[in-house]
Amino acid sequence: MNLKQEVYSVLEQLKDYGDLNGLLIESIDETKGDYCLPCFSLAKTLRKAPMIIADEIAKSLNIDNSNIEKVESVAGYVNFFLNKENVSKNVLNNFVVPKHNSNDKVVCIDYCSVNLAKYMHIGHLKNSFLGESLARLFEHFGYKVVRINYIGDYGTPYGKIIAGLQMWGTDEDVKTRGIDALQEYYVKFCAAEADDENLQQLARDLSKKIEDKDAEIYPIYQQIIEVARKEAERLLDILGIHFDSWKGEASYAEELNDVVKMLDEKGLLSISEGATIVDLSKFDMPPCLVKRSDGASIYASRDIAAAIDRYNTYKFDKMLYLTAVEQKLHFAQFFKVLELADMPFSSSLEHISYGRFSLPSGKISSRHGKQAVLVDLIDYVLDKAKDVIKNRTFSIEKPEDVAMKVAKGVLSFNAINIDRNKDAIFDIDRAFSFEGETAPYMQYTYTRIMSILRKAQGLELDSVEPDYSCLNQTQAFELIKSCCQLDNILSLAIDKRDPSVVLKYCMEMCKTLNKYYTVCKILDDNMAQVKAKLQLLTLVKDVLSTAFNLICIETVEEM
RNA sequence: GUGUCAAUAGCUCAGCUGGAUAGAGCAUCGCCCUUCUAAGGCGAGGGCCGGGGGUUCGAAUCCCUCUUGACACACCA
Repeated sequence: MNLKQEVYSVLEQLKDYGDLNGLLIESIDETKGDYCLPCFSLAKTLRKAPMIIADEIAKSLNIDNSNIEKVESVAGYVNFFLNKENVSKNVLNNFVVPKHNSNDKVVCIDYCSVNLAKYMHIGHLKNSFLGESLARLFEHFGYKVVRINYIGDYGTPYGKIIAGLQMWGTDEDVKTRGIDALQEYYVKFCAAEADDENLQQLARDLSKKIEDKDAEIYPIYQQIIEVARKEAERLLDILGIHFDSWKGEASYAEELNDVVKMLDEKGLLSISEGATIVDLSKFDMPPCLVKRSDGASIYASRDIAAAIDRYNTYKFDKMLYLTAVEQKLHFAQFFKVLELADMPFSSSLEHISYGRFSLPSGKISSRHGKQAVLVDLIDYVLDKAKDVIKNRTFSIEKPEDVAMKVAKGVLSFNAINIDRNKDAIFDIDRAFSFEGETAPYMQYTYTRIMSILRKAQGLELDSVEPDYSCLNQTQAFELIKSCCQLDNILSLAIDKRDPSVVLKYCMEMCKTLNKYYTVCKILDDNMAQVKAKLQLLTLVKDVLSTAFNLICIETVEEM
């Protein structure tokens, strides 16, 4: 039920005021009604004072809609008051959480982009949850979503790891310590090569051997990739994120010549400073490099190859790339190149960028040194959740389960929480707090609903006629209105490509609920009212569980 | 230097497709568990919404300009 539309429907009878559509806004507080129409912009065309216009509108309106109780004119505003009881009754009997039918459109989302040569870190946390949440939002609206983890499995880092492995490591060590062993070789080698040209050359030679699929080196590379990928999959599995494709950069190595050839045939290429480029000066952009001066490939050509491949494979209607903001120009460039090459899908490509996390210096201690490594973040927050649960005053059936769900919620919350575009400070103490506006707060609110619903199970309410008048109470009606907003909020989130919209919506609802409990007892002696209140809680529960899921926060029955 | 994004309470952030008195959480101080989960609720203090212009009946919100910061600007991705 669209409540704003109800008010519009009443306004439609006004013919002399022009199009009032779009002027209607939500009232600032309940004393000013639920919606209001500011009349100031009408003053000029009507040559009348806003107050007079508001008076006239309020008087002339014939309210023939049972959802609207009254209309008032105050200081140039026409305030509309909903009939709370009727609206509550309508909403609770008719509103269902919307499920959209399949729309036969395919959206590819390229996110996470784990670099297998490095530990996953705080940046991946943001990327992965933002991407996953967007994926779920698109699915909610009926799209077929293809989740793509375009892994970094190409380039000199692997030469360095192999060099390190050969110098200091053993196969046995890799087998037992896995990713930790590989990272150790990498870090140690990077330090060693800093002022050693021989070692730098060694790393280059080894990467070349990987590219040439050298009989001795290539299997080692494959083994390294296997180990690193398993670890990435393990961590993403913990977070509840699963990909349809793990096709990485390396898999496009052979198609690069075709890409360059295609661009050449379209007459787009030129040579500059020895490198092969597409000149984009007409579009106020620096040139897009498709081949280095030494003839080697570069990321732009790999991205072009990948885009073409994905279109051929999935016939996508949209292809979204999620990366940190510093790659903005790169995406603008290769999108433009694909447009100039007349690729039919070029206008379906979209880069979604996000601001970076910065760390308060020295705050994050880690067994991996001074970076916010994902494994450590997961361990840390999980331990903390277990600790809090241990100290609860009542017993919880599956404490491990709950701790895990709380931990995941905290991680997702921190990834999605802040406006996508903003740089944000990741302070572990603040981020992993379980009090105030946090994911545990939201989950806690949900458990309180469940607790009440469980308690209400024994009540005989089947023959009871619900009394909706008790929902006139401020917070109760606020909840009714919020539930109606769900689809608008989800649409806004998907339009802005920003799940934080959903998160804020959930938070507001949770705050209202927590207030509601303290001012109004749900299970009292008036069964007619209890029935109405339980209907409200059930609806809120459904709305929250839908919205939570879309922002990767799991619901819990008790905590 | 050019471009992009940002600047709101002590801290971290909402609000930004213009509307009635600028919000929240944290921190500080003071209350509330014999009452459906205190991971909760209530209250207090705390603001030239970076500066300056402009548009408008009305600007934190739109435009211009300056300052500060982050990022990008050819062989890393």
